[in-house]
Amino acid sequence: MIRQRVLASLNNVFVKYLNNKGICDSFNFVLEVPPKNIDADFAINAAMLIAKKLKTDPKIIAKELAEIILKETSNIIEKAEIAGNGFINLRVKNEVIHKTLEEILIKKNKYGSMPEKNNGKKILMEFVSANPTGPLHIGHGRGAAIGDSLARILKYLGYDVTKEYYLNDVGNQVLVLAESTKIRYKQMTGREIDFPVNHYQGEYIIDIAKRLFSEGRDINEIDFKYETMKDILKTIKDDLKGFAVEFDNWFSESKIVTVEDENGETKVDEVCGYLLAKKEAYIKDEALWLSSAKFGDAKDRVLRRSNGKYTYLASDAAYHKNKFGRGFTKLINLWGADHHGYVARIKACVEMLGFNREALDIILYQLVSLKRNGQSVIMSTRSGKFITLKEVIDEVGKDACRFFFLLRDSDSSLEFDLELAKKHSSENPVFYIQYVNARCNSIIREGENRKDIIFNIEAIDFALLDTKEERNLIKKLSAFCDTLAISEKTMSPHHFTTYLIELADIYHKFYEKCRVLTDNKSLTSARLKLIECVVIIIKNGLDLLGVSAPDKM
RNA sequence: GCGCCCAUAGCUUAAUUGGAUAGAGCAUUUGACUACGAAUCAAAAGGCUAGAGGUUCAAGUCCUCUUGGGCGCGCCA
Repeated sequence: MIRQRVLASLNNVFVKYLNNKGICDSFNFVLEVPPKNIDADFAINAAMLIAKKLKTDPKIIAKELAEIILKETSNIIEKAEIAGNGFINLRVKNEVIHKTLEEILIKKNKYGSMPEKNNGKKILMEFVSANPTGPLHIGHGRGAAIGDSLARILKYLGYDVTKEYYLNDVGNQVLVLAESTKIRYKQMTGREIDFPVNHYQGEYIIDIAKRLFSEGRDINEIDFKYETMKDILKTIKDDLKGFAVEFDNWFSESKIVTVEDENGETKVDEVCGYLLAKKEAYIKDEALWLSSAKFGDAKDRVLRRSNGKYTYLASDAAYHKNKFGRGFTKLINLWGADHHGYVARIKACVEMLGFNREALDIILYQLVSLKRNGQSVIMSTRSGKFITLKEVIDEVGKDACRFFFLLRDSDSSLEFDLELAKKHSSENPVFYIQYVNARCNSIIREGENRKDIIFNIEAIDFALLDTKEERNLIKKLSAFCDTLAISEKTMSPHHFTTYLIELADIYHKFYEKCRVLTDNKSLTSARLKLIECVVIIIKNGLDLLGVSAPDKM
């Protein structure tokens, strides 16, 4: 938490300085990492920001600030130098750097977590929510990886996160699905029936029909909808489990659409009635329209068709009302970018139902395209031509697969080249990181054979860790907290993949330069503690990504 | 036609959300295993951040336009 500590102390200094100048504005000072050739830990841009406000020369401000910083924060900062352009380069005292190690050793797998900061604020994270009409494909895999990792990060930061899968188990698609199984079943009994092109062509439908056929029940007694959904749901749950993703809650759309209360009303009836009564919806051409255009949508939308049937939007409105009704103060929806046109209307719904639209956060991730033998594969559930998540996991492994999905910012589209993923499986960055963990543990095992090692943290002389490599490594360990902060701010877990790769890189540099097990008892003990910290941070980081960290490889 | 997203080294990409000389990995070239794991390290080479304007002390990042790509525009879900 080096950065946080420095920033907090500097803030006090700057506020005091500004008050003396008669300014009460607050500034967002940025602690930058200086360029490589400058021997400093941080660079701060305060002088430029203040100079702009005062309309004076930043160098004069910088000079004054540097003097005050040295005087007021001498317990933390030992050097404050002015760069030509107005940056102030800061060097942090070694004691502050070394303090990080004690914090990590004490807090272990809770290092950087701040339960008091967010105080159990209730978040509902809805993701994957793939239609239960077939197995998950790799696009769902990306959503699953991002959603699950983000949930882990937010939990780490003290939020009370519930992971939910919204199950679209009503509507025409489910009927077609049941019909698909039934036709396959009939074909199995030897009847000559053509399989309709608009039905689900996938192999998995045949498997379900096979199972039903082998049970030898009468065709009229079989509930094809129930049986098909049961098998597909099991497949989905198993696939997710193999991907280290487990949901807290599976929310069925039928609860909203078909379950009636004592007055014979469903939740959708209720919500639409409410909107109509509040004049947020109106009847036109016998259909019920939502006045969503007034709330940021491109146009008004139909909630109930003239044939009396509700649209998907109506049930989704009811679903979101239900979410808020369960006490969640923040809703996060993770959608594939092909649903982006839907964002404005659901936000409008939320606002019209009397909730804060900012409380609904919709994260879009760009689609995954697939390449096989240099050619793009077009995916469609109904045609049955898609690469399933399970296939990819079986090919490249769970850890590499999750890491791969999390390498990129969700705003960028991801091309998944199967050959490349397979070919590079042994060179994948995830192995590079796991290797650090294995190496460290190997040294720790070796160290356990020695009788002279100091274990008590208070008795360790961390000041002995004074090489450039050690200092850089400790600073990087501390940056775990910065990575948490930026991940929370941007609602994106991909910063951790980058962070861990950089950490592994810095560790290897340390490893080459500094031997851990030496004749020097004090130094050996201190360095053993240092790599113990590396193990803790690597494990914490990989755990947030849902990637395992084996002690031996 | 309208809307959303993207464009960074040969390839895959990062950049603490507006900060200093844009970082990595793969591939290429060169060097390093008789001490803790060579799945590693050291070094070289590779960039007008698609293009043109603008805002700013400061732009890969913000604004406008252009080009190229992905996606979406139903009383479907």
